[in-house]
Amino acid sequence: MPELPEVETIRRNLENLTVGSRVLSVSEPTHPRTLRYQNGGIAALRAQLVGSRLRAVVRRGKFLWFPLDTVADSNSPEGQLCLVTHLGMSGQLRVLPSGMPPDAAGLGPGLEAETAETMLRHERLRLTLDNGSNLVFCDQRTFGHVELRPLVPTPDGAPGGKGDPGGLLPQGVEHIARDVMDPYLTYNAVASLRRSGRAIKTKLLDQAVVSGIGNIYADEGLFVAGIHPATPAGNLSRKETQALLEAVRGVMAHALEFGGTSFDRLYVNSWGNPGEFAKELNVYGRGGQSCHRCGTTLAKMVIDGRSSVYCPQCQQKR
DNA sequence: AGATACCCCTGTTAGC
DNA sequence: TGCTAACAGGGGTATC
Repeated sequence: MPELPEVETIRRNLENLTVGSRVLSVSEPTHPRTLRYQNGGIAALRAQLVGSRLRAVVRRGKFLWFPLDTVADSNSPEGQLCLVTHLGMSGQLRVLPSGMPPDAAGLGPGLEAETAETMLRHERLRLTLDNGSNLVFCDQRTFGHVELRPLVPTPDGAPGGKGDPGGLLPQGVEHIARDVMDPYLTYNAVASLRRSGRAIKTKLLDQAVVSGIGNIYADEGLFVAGIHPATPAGNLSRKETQALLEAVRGVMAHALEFGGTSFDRLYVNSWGNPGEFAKELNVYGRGGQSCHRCGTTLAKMVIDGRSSVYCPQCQQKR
C-alpha cells in the first residue's frame, strides 16, 4: 500500500524513465473506475494527452502528477494541463520496454512469472511513449485513478510538491496539505493537530492536516515518538507534536533508503521490484509479537476503523 | 467548519 | 474441506 516513501520511490523512477518523452498513444482502459474522475472519459483523455510531452513528475503526499506541455485552453495562461494519478492502495506505475510482454521485460529478480501474470491481469491503462517504453498503470483493487486536470497556482507561491519547478498544483488537489518531507510545511499542521480532540492516530491520517501518512507510517511514527495512538491530539504539547512529526519524517527517510515497504506485494517500484523496509518495521503488522525495544507483547486496537498496533509499555496514553 | 458514517473493490485470511 | 464473513486500505461524498 503506497504511502509517501513508496510514491516518492516511484516518482524518482519515473523522473529518470519518462520525463521529456511524448505520449504516442493511450490504450483502452480495462476498468471503468480508473478514469472515474476524468471528464469526458477516455476520448477526452486521448484528445489532450496524445502528442503531449511529460515535463516533470511531481508528488505531494501520495498524489503524483505529470505537468504537460499542453494547455487546456489557449486563452488561459493558467490552463496548463497535467496528468494526475493516485495509486490508492494497490496502484502501480510500471515502465516496460515497448512491445515486450512483462515476463520478458527485465523485471526485478524477486519477480516470478506468477507475479508478472498478476500484473497483466490488473493492467488498467497503458501510455506508449516516444522513448520506446510504455508507462503502465496497474491496479488490483481499483482505488487508484488517473485523470487530466488544469494546474492552478499554489496560494503561497511555493512549489506544489516535490519535483515541481513552479508554484503549481492540480485543480482538485488544493485540499491536500503539504507533506512531512516538504520544506514548506508550516506550523499550521502542528496548530491544527493541537486544536483537535480526536485520536492523534486519526489526525495523522488526515491528508488535509499533513499529507503522505498512511496506516504503516502512522503506527511507526507513534512508536518512535512513544505516543499511544488513542491519545487525544490536543493533549500533546507543541513540543511533543513537533517531535511526533519529526519521528514520522525520520521513519519515512529511513524507509526511502530501502525503497519503501512491500508488506503484501501490492507495492513495487517502476521496475517491478518490492521495497525492503518491511523487515525494519517496529509495530505495523506485528500485533502479538514482542516489542523490539522492551520485549512487551505488542497490542492491537481499532481506532476510527483503522487497525493500530502499539507497545503498551513504550507508548503510554497521555 | 469539523466530525462522522459510509461507500468504492478484490484478494487473502480467519472462522465456522 | 468448503463455505462465508471479515479484513485491508485512501479518499471522496453526503449529512449533521
